[in-house]
Amino acid sequence: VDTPRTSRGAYHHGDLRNALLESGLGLARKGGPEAVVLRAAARESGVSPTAAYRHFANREDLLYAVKLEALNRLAAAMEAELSATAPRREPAEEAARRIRALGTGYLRFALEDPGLFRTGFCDAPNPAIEPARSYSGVLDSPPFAMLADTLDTLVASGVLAAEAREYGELAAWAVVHGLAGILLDGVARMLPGRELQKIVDRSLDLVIEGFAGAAAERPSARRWVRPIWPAG
Amino acid sequence: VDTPRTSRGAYHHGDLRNALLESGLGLARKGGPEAVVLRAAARESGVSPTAAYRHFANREDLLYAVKLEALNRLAAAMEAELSATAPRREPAEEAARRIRALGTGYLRFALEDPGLFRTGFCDAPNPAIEPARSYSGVLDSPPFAMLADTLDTLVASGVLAAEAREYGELAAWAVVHGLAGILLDGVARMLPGRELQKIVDRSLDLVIEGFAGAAAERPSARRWVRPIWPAG
DNA sequence: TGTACATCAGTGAACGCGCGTTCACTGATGTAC
DNA sequence: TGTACATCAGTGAACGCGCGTTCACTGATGTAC
Repeated sequence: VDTPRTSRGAYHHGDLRNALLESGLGLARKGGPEAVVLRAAARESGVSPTAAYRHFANREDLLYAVKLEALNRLAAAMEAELSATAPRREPAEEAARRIRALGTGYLRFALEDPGLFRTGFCDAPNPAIEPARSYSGVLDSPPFAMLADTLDTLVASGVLAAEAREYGELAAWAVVHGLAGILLDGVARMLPGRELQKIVDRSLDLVIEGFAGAAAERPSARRWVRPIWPAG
Repeated sequence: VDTPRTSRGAYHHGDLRNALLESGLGLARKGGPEAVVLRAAARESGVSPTAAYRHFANREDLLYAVKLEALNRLAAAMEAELSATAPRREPAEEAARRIRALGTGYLRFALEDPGLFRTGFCDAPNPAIEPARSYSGVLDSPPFAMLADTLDTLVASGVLAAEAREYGELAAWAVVHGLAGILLDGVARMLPGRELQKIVDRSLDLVIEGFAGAAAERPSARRWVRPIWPAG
């Protein structure tokens, strides 16, 4: 982002909103969502704290903007992973490759930029929407949309059974999201890369295996355990 | 926890450490890990801020204690779920039931007590251990041990293939941990219980299916995607 | 059984910190005429 | 082309907040003799 600051004199920054956002991203990278605070963002942008209020209503407003950008970058990382390897000719293989690539991109991003990743899933509500309807961007975030699109494609090409499709993106997401949380919560510091890769591989196998097996009819174990939300 | 405060006069509390811990749990319940602060815990225990330092070295020390207790309660919830339904005679069915019950207990706890759940997985390092070795209690926490024990039993009784066992507890944990995160991040507020139960059921199917399918030999999709930690 | 005294577990005031946010303001910019 | 003026985008000082933490202290407790 270029800042025409010098050319415009010191008083009018020229692109302060962007500068604050960029500073906010830096803060998130270093310290996660808690670290995204107005005063520090203003300081790093070389501006008085008050100036920030010309561009963001309050601290939460800035945090939300940073969060959205974090989710966009996460989606970009997934996209990049998808095009980093060649497609497979065989549709079932391509299905496996895509799911794997998306998961890998997700995890790579989380591990490379934990602070930004955590900020993408922080609680900052959309200030433009009444709180009750603001669902923090998970269900309508770009990464989620990518996963859903991929599964749709797989169903359309006949690789994925329709029964396996339902809620599949949530289940698959849960695996990589949970794995990211676990790895970041210290496991990644404790184990060597060789082991970590095995854990990732194993977990992604679980997703693919889970999709492949969904068509099979088995005695449902669901009835043997109490539901969290009882029917009716 | 009984507090012999009145019987001992106001000056000496008698069980302040416990009272502070209890207050800390209440704070965590209401506001998550950020809300666990010394001054508030002292206030709620009816004591001056300074008094807390007789029992905890600093704020982080208290937070860590609350975190441990949170993980213990999570484990208790899983245990409760396991004994809430009758065991199945058929070993494979019992395997499915156990995995399902543990996951359900995990999720039920997370949904009923989000603040405490989040505190159980917050960053507070064990103050008694040098930071680099402190892995935040995931790998050696009671819930993790329960899952590992269950899988060991299943392998011993021949239901679970040894290949499926390796890292299985991490993969399975990832599913429910990630699902908890997603649900708490707004999805649980957005969807009706009927849908939520389907999502949970589907995700737990994925785990069981993933274990069942692990023994099958398939062309490994692993090579079609870049590893996060390259071999060598 | 009584008493001197160490120790334990609290008090209360104070410090510095960084934050969010508001106030009255001012310098720069652009536009109507 | 020049100028008055509205508007825009900043400044700087100040407020109140709650926190972590330290200091010198004091009231209660228990123990040695």
